[in-house]
Amino acid sequence: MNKLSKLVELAPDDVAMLEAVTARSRKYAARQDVICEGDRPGPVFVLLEGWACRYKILPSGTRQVMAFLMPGHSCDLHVNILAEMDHSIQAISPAMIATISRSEMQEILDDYPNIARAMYAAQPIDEATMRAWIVSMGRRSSIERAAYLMCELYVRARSIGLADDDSFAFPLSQRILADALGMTAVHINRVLKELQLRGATELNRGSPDIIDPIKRVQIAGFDENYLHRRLNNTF
Amino acid sequence: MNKLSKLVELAPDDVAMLEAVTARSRKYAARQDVICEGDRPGPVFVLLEGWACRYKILPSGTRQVMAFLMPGHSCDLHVNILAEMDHSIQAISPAMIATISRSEMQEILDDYPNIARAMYAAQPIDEATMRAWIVSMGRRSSIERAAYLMCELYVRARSIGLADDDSFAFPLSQRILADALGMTAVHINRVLKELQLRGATELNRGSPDIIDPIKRVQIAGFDENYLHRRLNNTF
DNA sequence: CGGCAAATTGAGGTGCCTCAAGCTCTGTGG
DNA sequence: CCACAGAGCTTGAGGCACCTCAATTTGCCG
Repeated sequence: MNKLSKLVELAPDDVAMLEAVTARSRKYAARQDVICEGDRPGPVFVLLEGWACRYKILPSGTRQVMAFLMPGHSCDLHVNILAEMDHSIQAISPAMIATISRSEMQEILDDYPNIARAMYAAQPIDEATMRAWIVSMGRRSSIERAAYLMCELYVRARSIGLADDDSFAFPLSQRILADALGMTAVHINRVLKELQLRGATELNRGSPDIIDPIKRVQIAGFDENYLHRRLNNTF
Repeated sequence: MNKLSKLVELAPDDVAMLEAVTARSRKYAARQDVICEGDRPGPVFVLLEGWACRYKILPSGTRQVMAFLMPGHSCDLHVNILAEMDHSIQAISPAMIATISRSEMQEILDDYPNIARAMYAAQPIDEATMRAWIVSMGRRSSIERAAYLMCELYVRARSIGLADDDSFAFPLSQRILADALGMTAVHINRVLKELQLRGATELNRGSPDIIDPIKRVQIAGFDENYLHRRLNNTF
């Protein structure tokens, strides 16, 4: 949370407030739903630890993941306007999540303009990420798409201190990668093998995985401007 | 604009303000760029008439459309946080677009809370649309995707009074449909033929086209909850 | 050690793409 | 009013990327 809020200068009492709110938090197991499609949106969630994802299951039974959430992300700041959730949110790894009631959140936004600004500042970034995701889904091959997603995740992980220069803990199963990239578990497997062959990534199965420097993965087509802009924390 | 702002009750002086700002506007030809990728974001744009789209061209030369904008939409309320545009915006049909300088916009948002609220209220809807778009791209067949997009556009057109109960002016060429749906112009053509065969849509080429009632297109897989919620203007 | 989820691997099919023509409008200038 | 150009739409044939089905292996956990 503090990490994300580097978007804006925070005063000491802003930080104090954040820490206070954040103290009340709950643990979620990997693969546990935080909120389900159809639920009436309740409080605002803030991810403190672990990864989560937004996903939707179609009538056909297939699943599509539309976003990965990392520590510092808050969910549905204002989704309350919609009558009910049009998708679900699920913890990927064991996660710690703070809960803030809607009224409380409103007070915070009113009384702490810095925090409000930071939260609104986070939004266009999420939107840009979604637009990039759409571009990937529409116009990139499966291998490019996979490499691109890894770059995206690497950059984000790094911006909140979860990644070194040349590797980072990658908690995504092939299954969830496939659901995020719009392909089959079978196929993502072959794609990963190919990426490994080309020396772009190095994944170790099962347990948390390692990915090589972005430079290599770039080969597979990450928008460098976008990347640099974000690594230089214009972000 | 007034149309979109049915999200929130507007007082008479809100409306007056909108009309004043809106008076200064400029005409764009079909296919003309409003702002290009790489540009430094300037003023805020508000679409008054006609359709526009956000798109991005990849190194490979293919294009992906990621959003359609309809009258009432404002572009990049706060993209200014990003250093430069990561995509372009282009008029699809001849369009009328108002321009509001960033400082002016800030004043409006500060002084007219109703308007500010309406603008922020519009955002989660756009986000939901993008999420739905991602789901389509990832997990729907080309024919479902096409039908889904048409439903989406129909609902939106209708919500701003641009569509009847059973038809609406559809200004999208097959080319742009293909770019939006992540497929080939050749293939969208065959898909449209198939939709026609199945009685789901009826398109007349070239000039503005007609689409049959959603009920039929639903056959191809539109989320009914989502639909109803929006038709019953929970939207 | 047994049970389960995830990862792998193979074989066969298909949806969508590519390439390549030909067609149909609309607009423009002679 | 006609010819011509250009953009968009159609149609066909062949190929590849990714899917489906199905089985096996691997690693994790109680």
